[in-house]
Amino acid sequence: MQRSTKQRRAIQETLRASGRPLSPKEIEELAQENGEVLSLTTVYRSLKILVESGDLATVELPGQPARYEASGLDHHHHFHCDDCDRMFDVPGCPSDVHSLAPKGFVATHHELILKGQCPACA
Amino acid sequence: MQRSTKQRRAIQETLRASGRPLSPKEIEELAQENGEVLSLTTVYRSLKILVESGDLATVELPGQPARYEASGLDHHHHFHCDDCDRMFDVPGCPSDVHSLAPKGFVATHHELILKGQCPACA
DNA sequence: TTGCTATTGACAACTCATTTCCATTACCTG
DNA sequence: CAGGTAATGGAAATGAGTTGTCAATAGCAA
Repeated sequence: MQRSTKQRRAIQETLRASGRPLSPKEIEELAQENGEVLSLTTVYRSLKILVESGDLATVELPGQPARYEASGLDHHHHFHCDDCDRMFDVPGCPSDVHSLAPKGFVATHHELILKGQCPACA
Repeated sequence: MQRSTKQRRAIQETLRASGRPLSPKEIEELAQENGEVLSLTTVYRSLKILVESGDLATVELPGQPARYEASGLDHHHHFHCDDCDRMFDVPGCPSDVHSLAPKGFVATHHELILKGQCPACA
């Protein structure tokens, strides 16, 4: 059976507090800045369990390590800051996306990533 | 100075003939099926040179190796087939994309990837 | 054709994210 | 509190993509 450990609580709290998708390394660093004791190994192990149990969702970005965020959010997209490399949530979705698919293609889902500068870097 | 070799011509011709973004491995396999002698090492080396010289553009997909296509095409997006794992070009672009960026964010570009089944797999 | 040198190919080596190992630690139930 | 065992941490291993090495090959200018 699953136990509630300091480390696992730190991971979930770090994600909750940041309000944006975090990579394993970001989670480790943010938690440690917060005084938590936590190894990268543990972050990976816990993320895997939390994704499998449906608590977290994976957010992928080309050429980058995966990020993680709470699952069950409304359909949304992501913003990647080219300067600080952080990722943010973007609510909403262009209405006519799937109609772009050429004849013969069946679009069932999609990914949209905006890029540029976040408020802190702009 | 740069030389025109059988291998380099085969790579460009393979890309041109396929009409869709190809990964290094796809290029190697398609060229070899076509009777060309070509190693994966050479594909990587040539792609690097062709991208640096501006002849090719890189197309990235989360969790996947990069694909390459001719540069200088009109602004467009991509379709990834979940079944055969191939990538295709999608002309057009939702008009209001950058307006999705929350206040304070400066969106300078974006990536849109449709997913589902290609005509051959649907 | 000859000679110079860019290019190739096979394989080793590297990178980087992620996973495994295993001895130690710390939840938690009784 | 004590015992059983899930969880942790650090190092080593993995795996996939990509790059480096170097001897052999092949464009290309003379």
